[in-house]
Amino acid sequence: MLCPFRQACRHACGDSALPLAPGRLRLRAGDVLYTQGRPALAVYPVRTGGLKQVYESRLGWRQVSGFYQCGDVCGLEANEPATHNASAVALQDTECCAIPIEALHGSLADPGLRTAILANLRRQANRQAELLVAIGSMKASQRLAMLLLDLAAEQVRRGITDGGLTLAMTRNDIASYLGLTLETVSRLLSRFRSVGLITVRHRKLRIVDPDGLADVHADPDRVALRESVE
Amino acid sequence: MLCPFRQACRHACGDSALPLAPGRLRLRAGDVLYTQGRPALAVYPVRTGGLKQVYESRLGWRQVSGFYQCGDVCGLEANEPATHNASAVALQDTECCAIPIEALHGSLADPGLRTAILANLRRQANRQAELLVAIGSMKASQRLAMLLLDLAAEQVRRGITDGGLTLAMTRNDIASYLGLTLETVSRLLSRFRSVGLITVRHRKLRIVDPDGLADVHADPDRVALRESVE
DNA sequence: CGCAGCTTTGAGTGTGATCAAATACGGTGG
DNA sequence: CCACCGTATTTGATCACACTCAAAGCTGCG
Repeated sequence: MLCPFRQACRHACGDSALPLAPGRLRLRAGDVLYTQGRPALAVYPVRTGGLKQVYESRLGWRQVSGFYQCGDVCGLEANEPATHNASAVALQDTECCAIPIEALHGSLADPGLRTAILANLRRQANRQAELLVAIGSMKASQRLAMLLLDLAAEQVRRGITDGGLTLAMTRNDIASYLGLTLETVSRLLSRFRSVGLITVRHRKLRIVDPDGLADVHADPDRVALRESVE
Repeated sequence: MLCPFRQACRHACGDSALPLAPGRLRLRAGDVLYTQGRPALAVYPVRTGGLKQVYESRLGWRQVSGFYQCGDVCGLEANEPATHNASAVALQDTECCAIPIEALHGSLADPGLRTAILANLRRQANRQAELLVAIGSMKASQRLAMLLLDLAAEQVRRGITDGGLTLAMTRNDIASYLGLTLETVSRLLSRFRSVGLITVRHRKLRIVDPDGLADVHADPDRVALRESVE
């Protein structure tokens, strides 16, 4: 059995983001911000765009383990001795800052920055744990509903509340993240649409019925119920 | 659909381990060392026995997210503001130390202790990531083989190399940890035994063919192959 | 315009969940 | 010491969910 995450990572000329350039970094879709196993030299707050975190296991199985958007800080997953234990790959045109870790140690004195960093760390840890439970014991429809609600909550956190969002990632990325196949994700999105929970067209998605999605997240049979009602 | 992890946690008179007793703590099977959501007051290196880490998601789904044995440090999963984001429950009679976090900050000056703590952190983070990939995209037999190899490696790390190990956790705990059902775990153990990879009797387990297990970890079809060969 | 990658949809299959029952074990009290 | 009970484990039969294989459509880019 091959690794189900089939998408090859396009490494842009080594690590395209030369790590120590001060200030902003500009990435294009597919560019690698940093690579698992390499020394961690900086952390990267995201200004615009989006990235995926990709973990590669000892046996070479790759899986998307997180998504980064504006306001998230990439590179915090590194552990001592300072080595990244996941890679970050841009999903679209992306800009981020680079804060060298020496500078980071100083910045942590600033209470505002510190709480921001810690909040990021906690959010990522919680998401990781929730993801584990989701993949470990929830049905496919529940997992997808969870992701959509998470993405929507992110939007709200940064002030956009109209329920419309643009998926930066492919179906394959979503599938890998949720421990599913891309076909299943595609089918479920269609099903959610057909029962009136969302509208989707390619990467444009709108959550029509957040409460309904929350119901599905809590109990996957709700989708079937809605189907018969509709 | 109910939470598939059906086992109730027996809370021993609140948090039975009064957190600030200096030195050793003594727990019996089922006792709760600390509870998710409560303030993190200390970290707990394990001296003898074993514990499980249990995470409860926002919707109340419980899942075993790790196992602690002698040499592991419980409580490091806490994040600022200092709150445990998982619970720890003893699997058997267990002794551990309690290092209050104020004392911890001092101890980190000691290079030996610091590297020990950091090594623990890294090991736990890696295991978490490997587990995510395993649950997300590996077959049941691969996941179980992975766990058995991990447990065996732990034994080796502490000097016992005869391949015999005692499972402190129930089949249900294993199943929850691997994102399976207890029936599947039981069946797989029987299958592994019938093809000569291991011997099992209740909690006593011996790895007969480590290379064979590694093969199964890499490719689940190997079990079937061995079946026909045998 | 043509190609490559992403997405959708369909049909069939298999793994692991579910439901169910029998057995073995460990602790407790008579 | 033995009988008993609750819990853990094993094993069987059946079924559904999600995977696999396959083909066609859509999109964007060169």
